[in-house]
Amino acid sequence: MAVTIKDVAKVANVTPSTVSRVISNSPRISEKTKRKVRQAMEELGYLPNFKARSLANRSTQTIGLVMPNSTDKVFQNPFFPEVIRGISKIAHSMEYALHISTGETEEEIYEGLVRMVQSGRVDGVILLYSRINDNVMSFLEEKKFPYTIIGKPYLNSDGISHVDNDNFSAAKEVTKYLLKLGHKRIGFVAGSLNLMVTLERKRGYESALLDSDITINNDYIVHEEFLREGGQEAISELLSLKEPPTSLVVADDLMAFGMLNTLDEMGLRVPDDISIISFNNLLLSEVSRPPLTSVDINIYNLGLQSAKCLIEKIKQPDEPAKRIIIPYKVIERNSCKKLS
Amino acid sequence: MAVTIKDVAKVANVTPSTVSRVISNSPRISEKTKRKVRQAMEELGYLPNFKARSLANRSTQTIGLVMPNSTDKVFQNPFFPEVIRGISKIAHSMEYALHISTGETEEEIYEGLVRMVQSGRVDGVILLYSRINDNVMSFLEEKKFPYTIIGKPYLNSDGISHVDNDNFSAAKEVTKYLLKLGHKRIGFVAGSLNLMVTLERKRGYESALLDSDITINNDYIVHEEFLREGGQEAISELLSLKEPPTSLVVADDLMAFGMLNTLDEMGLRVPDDISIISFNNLLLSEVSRPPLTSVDINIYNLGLQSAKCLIEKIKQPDEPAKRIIIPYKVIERNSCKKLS
DNA sequence: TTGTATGCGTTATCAA
DNA sequence: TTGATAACGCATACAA
Repeated sequence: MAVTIKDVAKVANVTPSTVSRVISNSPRISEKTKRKVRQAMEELGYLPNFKARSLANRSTQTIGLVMPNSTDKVFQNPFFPEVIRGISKIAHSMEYALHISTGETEEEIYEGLVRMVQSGRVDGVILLYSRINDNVMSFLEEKKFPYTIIGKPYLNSDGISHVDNDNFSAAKEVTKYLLKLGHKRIGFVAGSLNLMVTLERKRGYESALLDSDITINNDYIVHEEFLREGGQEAISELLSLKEPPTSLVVADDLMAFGMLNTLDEMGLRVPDDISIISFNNLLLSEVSRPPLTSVDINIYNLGLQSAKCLIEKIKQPDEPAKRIIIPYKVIERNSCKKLS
Repeated sequence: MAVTIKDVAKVANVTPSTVSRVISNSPRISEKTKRKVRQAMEELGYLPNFKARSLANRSTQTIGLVMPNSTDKVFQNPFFPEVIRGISKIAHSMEYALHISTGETEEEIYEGLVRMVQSGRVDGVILLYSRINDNVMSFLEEKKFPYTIIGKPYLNSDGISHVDNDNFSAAKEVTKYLLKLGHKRIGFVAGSLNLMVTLERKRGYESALLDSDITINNDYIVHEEFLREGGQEAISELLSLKEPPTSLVVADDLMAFGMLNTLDEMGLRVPDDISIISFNNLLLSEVSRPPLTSVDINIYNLGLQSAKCLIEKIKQPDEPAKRIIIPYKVIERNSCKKLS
């Protein structure tokens, strides 16, 4: 059996309660006993038992992470390691641990979350995605359980603490960028329409076009998941139009990357035949051919802030919801070209 | 306060102990009371309190995951999401939760692990990497704490439960494959020499050469991390030799992918000017230009088996250590060419 | 088949 | 400034 608070008490010649007070560094204990007790702890290699502690404490010092469907392609996106890196940085410094929950279906994810919350495994939760009609969110909301969301909440975005980029503006900006380069036929390629990111970026794209009095052509908008087979068709279809787009706004580097391949197979060169601009600025966008012009959304910081925000929420549940917008930055590389 | 076992007991008109027995589905409780109790649980939406349960139980039903240095480039490798997907599949089905621990330095990782183990947060641990002289492993070993390792242990590999590929043979096989295509000047590109994977693959590479009476040329072996700036030089150096290699064994798709870019910049075409074969068979290798011939190491299964193995270990600590070798498979694509 | 009593390792309340 | 004692919510040995 591991060493307990009683053992320490015995060695230090005090009662367990005193040891407990030393652990929490209570000010009403003499420096002398503190030293004595600490030495005993050192000597025995004592570490407080987490289970007992959180039982008495009603706090677990752990944060739950809800990931999207693990069989989904987005799961493979380096976005997640990076955002977790940010979260973990803060968590670590605030002595919180990380508890991860995922599943193969939305049902599984939901049940996983419920168990994790109901059984008191975590003090708060970070949703690593935002989608519409998410029952995970409804549950948290109803339970009034502390949580933060990375992305823009579908509803009631003022009442829910979240960390996000201004994806609308970002998409609008890059679309304008293409317009300025002389492109008029601009396509939009993205993933699931259930995700708020997709919706926001699409809105931005459309808004830029409207501002330039260009009518939105639904043939130019593609929503396939197409890193694999399926999507290639959607893309080749897009490019086989009588008037194919001369440039594309792609909602993710990973997708953009898949496109490069598809385009290559079709004999189209980037940026000579077609320009591409994308999002996230993953390592990938740097080492691809050509290097991609991409919007850096500062993923690491997204994670950092979401953790900070959640921990504050846990400690002060009654504070009003916070919205934190992480600035983005367009990184110009060589995937866009002026239309002559 | 949430609903407890007492509430259920009251509603069902039994004592808490009876409820407890129903929870663990004890055979010595009548079907009738079981029904009665279960209905009460249902009614109240009761879920056992995790902290109390694991305190009384001395088990947490959670698995600790130790990741490598989060600032390291390998962290970005899609290997991790995929292996976690496998782990999580089993964990979920066996009612285990996942606890993740990482850090920015080896020191942090070590301390994180110690706390997680000592404070009793987890029942067992999976190391998601294997490197030489790992104090994390020494600690686990000394504590006789249940753990499994993904990769080959540096020492005492018979005494430590692990799940691995036969990386030696795999590397040997692909090197032979290149030899058979007529290549004699074959380079080897890999990451850190602290990682067992790297060492094993290198051994395989060398063994194949020796079998063909080709002397090992250290100029042909590169160990840089070179997805970013630094490494490109190492590569161009390699290719600027008087007698540059005509083909490369690259220890990871991500690296191979970075190479494609570097090579392109140098005006070298794959596979016409130089052949490349790599490992892991990530999505990436499929959508790169050209698609990469790569060794599928079945990452998902690696995760699956490691979790299975650990849970068995947790339940039967005295069983001898297991070694599980996951078969690999060479996936031929278009990055290798016969030397004419 | 069920109930009673006790313990799991802490923290917190109340005394001293 | 410290000690005794009762929670925290559940599991289990022992009784009945």
